[in-house]
Amino acid sequence: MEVLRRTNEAMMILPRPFYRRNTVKVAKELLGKILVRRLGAIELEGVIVETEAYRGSDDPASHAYRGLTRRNEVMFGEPGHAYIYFTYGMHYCLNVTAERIGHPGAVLIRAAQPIGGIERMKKHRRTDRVVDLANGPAKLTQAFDITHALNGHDLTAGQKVFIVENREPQALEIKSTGRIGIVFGKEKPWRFYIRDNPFVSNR
DNA sequence: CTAAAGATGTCCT
DNA sequence: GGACATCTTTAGA
Repeated sequence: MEVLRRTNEAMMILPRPFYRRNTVKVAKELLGKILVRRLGAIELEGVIVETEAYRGSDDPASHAYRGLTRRNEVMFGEPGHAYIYFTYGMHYCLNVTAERIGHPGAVLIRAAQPIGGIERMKKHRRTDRVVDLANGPAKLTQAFDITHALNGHDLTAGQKVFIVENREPQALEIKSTGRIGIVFGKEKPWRFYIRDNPFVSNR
């Protein structure tokens, strides 16, 4: 039973070529996919409902704008890995890398609709309100227990964190706006979210 | 070496 | 709508 489940899952894990494309396209197409965090025997799952694309020297809002540093090196590496950074002295944010090796790109996962392991997420977040579990980039990492320890993790390996196709794909109405919480590059419409979805961040 | 800002969340008024 | 928590990274002296 368990073996079968994992086999099916393995076939649905988003493959490397999905990520080896234009970051903006990857950001858009990640909407509706399912983020999975395996914690021992249990799995936390959520439908990705909000993302933002960050690129390189053409994107002043990106950590990679001024080139390679120790913090952003994952953004320059193989697509399909987790880029996790620590900010404001207390929060982690999860990105997935895109583009070819040597070309920086990352998609910030800003919000998810919890569909599995919800009781565990409530403990992590210290709230019972499901809409507040992962409706923001740092809330999401808290709900899914994602920290700096997972920086660089291969998201195509089906281990601690990965992303799978939606078993029940639906036609999504996608909206785009400027990105949130940045100073430069506000004019680029690189934030994407599912229209009318109540699990999108409020700001 | 020092300083300032930061891809945020929470609590307060 | 605004203060503030809290600390790493980066830029600049």
